[in-house]
Amino acid sequence: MRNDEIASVFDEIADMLELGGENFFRVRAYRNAARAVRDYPEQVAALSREKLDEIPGIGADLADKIATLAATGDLPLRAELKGSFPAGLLDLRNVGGLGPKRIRLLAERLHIRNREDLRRAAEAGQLRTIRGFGPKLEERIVKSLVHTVEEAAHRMQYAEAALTANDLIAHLRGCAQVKRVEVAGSFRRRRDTVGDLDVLVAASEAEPSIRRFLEFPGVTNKLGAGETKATVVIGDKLQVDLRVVPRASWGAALVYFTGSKAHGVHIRRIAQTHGLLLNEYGLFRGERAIAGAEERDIYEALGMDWVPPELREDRGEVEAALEHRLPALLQRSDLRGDLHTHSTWTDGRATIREMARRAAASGLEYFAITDHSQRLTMVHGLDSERLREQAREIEAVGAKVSGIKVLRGIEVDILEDGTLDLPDGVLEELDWVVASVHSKLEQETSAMTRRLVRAIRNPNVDVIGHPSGRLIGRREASGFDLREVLRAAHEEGCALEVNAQPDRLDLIDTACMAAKRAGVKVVISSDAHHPHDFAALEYGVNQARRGWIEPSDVLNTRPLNELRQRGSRL
DNA sequence: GCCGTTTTCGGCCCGACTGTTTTCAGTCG
Repeated sequence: MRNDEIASVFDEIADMLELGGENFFRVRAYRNAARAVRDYPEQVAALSREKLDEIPGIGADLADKIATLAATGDLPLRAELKGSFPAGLLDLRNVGGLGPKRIRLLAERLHIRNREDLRRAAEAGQLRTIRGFGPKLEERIVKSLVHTVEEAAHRMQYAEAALTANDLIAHLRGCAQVKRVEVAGSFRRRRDTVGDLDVLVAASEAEPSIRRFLEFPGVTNKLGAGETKATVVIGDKLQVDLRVVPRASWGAALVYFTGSKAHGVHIRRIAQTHGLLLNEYGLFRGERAIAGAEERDIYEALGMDWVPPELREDRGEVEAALEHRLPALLQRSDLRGDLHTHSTWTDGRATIREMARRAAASGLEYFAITDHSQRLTMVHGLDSERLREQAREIEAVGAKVSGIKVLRGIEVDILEDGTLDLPDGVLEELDWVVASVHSKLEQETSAMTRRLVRAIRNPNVDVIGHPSGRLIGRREASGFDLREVLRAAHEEGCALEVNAQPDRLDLIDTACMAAKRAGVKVVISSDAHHPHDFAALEYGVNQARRGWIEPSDVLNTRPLNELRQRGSRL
């Protein structure tokens, strides 16, 4: 069983326990465990008992349950809970305004078992007969029932959200009372997708900033506005929350609203051990604020180094910050080259020359043209002959465009059995070989693992492109045994790509962590199909930073002569 | 159900807002 499957079981149990009115802390233990398993860089099903014990949040009982899940694929507890109430009841958690307590009331008093029952009862005005339910809540529930299905599922890609975020920041800066603005939340942590935007403003007066916020041209729906906060919808689906805080609370509020929730919980617990209280207004000893205006002061007062937002997922960064051993994370400016790009020779939309010019203008020292191989007939993939023709053009461009070295590369298809789409003799002539899976992505885990490992074992392969093949919101990652792939990659000195396209971001953050731990290098690549795609490198850097990647973990931070020294054909 | 520099019991992060109540429970982030 994969980590995400085990995590889902724990989450499901947490939901059901909660609905059953179980001790809140027991519920929370399951949720914590779900998160710990989901984030864990190796498959927990394969871990020994000792290793399982080392995972924070997994104790003796949950270690047992993981073992049972690994062995049988299910848990007696889950089956038992499932039998104890109607299936449709759990789904009501997704209805706004309804939590476990209210759902239980609805089930007990009105015998509501699913959305349909709820809708009927709400429309008949029955809900308000329950003490604690009133007309407003009833109305909210009816409204939410119509919308929740799409709403709950949809997260927006980071790059898309960034467009709105930047416009909004600029707009808010146009208000004289606004001293500082930042988009906090998962956006600031640079997650691959964001559910909503949490905008934080420090202002001398709240009212004008809120008014300014409500006047943002993209606002399509105003969901609420109070004295210090407001919520709107921008465009057709992006919810944006604004919080206005006094300047003296800026740092505390930024920590608080940047999250993650788990990170916040962890550092508030640390504050507690020092006899301090940490909330969004500051860090307090009794009544007295000892920090709050800047994030750094708060972390420092807790004996920690300032934690870059990308790391704030409670994946060990709190401990590392306490021990002053946080990584010096990769930055965009560390990248000297881009080793995965396309041109009009296949499905790129610009010539090699146009790509070279933009690469140079993007501050790169070198880049590789890696067009597709023959198998991808629909994009006119290159066979040996056209590849050699292309070499002549690359040479000609290299002579004409200054300030950039153009490398000859290929993105060669990894065929179903793990062999490559071009003969070794042809690949040997190239400077750089990306090998990628583009077909049969739904292979079984074991077959996909063998396929990738075989490609990695080919000495001509420098890097595996977009290893999981996931497309955010459209295609699941293909299953393979990451540990086995990393072991092979380590043995062969083969790198794994962090594809920077905003809908790929593949490897994901936790896989980056695992690669680093396994001693496998990564390559941050734009996979540019157009000159403006070089800008995407930033997104790849974000994802790598979330995976604790430092410049030395990345091949394309190296100058070209050092890259040549690693024994490749460069 | 987890966990321990107050360590094997007794805690477990924090506050705003809403809607509903006359003092607070539930939800939400």
